Amino acid sequence: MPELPEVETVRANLELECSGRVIRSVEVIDNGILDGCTTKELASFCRGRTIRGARRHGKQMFIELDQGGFITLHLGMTGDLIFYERKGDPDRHDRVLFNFTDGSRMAFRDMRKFGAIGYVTSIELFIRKKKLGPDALEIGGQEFAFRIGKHDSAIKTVLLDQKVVAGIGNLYADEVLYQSRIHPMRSAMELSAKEVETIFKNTRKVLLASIRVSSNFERLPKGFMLSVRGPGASCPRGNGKMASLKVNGRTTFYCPSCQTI
DNA sequence: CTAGATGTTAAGGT
DNA sequence: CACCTTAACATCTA
Repeated sequence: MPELPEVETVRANLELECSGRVIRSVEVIDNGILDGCTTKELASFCRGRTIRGARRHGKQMFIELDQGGFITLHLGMTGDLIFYERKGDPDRHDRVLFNFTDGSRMAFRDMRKFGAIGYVTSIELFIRKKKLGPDALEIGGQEFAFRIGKHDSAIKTVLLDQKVVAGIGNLYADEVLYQSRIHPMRSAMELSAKEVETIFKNTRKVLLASIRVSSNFERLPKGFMLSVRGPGASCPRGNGKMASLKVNGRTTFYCPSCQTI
């Protein structure tokens, strides 16, 4: 589920479904995903409070409650929010349930349990504590170039570093570099100003395009590689077979013909 | 049975 | 200090 566009879709949906609902109780089925608080603390923080909306910073989500305060939510690799109009048996992978006073509820579902839920009183404090960089869609071109250019490692590694820019994950890093025709192993520091600007523009283009289609890769514009990304894929520009390698320990797909060193 | 999967973080080495 | 690789987390699927 989770890179910036997916989180944005979950956020928007949460806002639609839950704004105005009042939390009656919180059930923590698996406390392994709690981040910095106990079940009791989370439950008493949430009890009786109304959901006002939801915000996002990179892949991190914040559910805004009335009277200040936020539930923090990270989807990890497989996290998602599920809405139940009526109570029923939770799914096997539902880890936390938020029960609302009107009888509906929301589940945090996370098969692999890499997600995290907690609460804070200040988003800024949370971001500082986690050392997250600016959100990939909020940051400006100047700041982007400044931050990227400080690192002497592979451009893909730098794009994936949430402390540099927050929100780009493995799949979108590949797409951004493919759109930019830049090899993932190029040194970030040695890229020209023009190349960095291209990456900046394509970061926006790719993330916004994916948000527009709710991360349904099949519906992405022609020329995107995400819908075919995988072993044996062909370059959407018709330049032959895509190749793969490991960067930063992550599988990386690129077109050796479009993206030269 | 094995390898790998959209994320984050710690640990050890250069 | 900056960077790299590896492992770990937990679970499912190809």
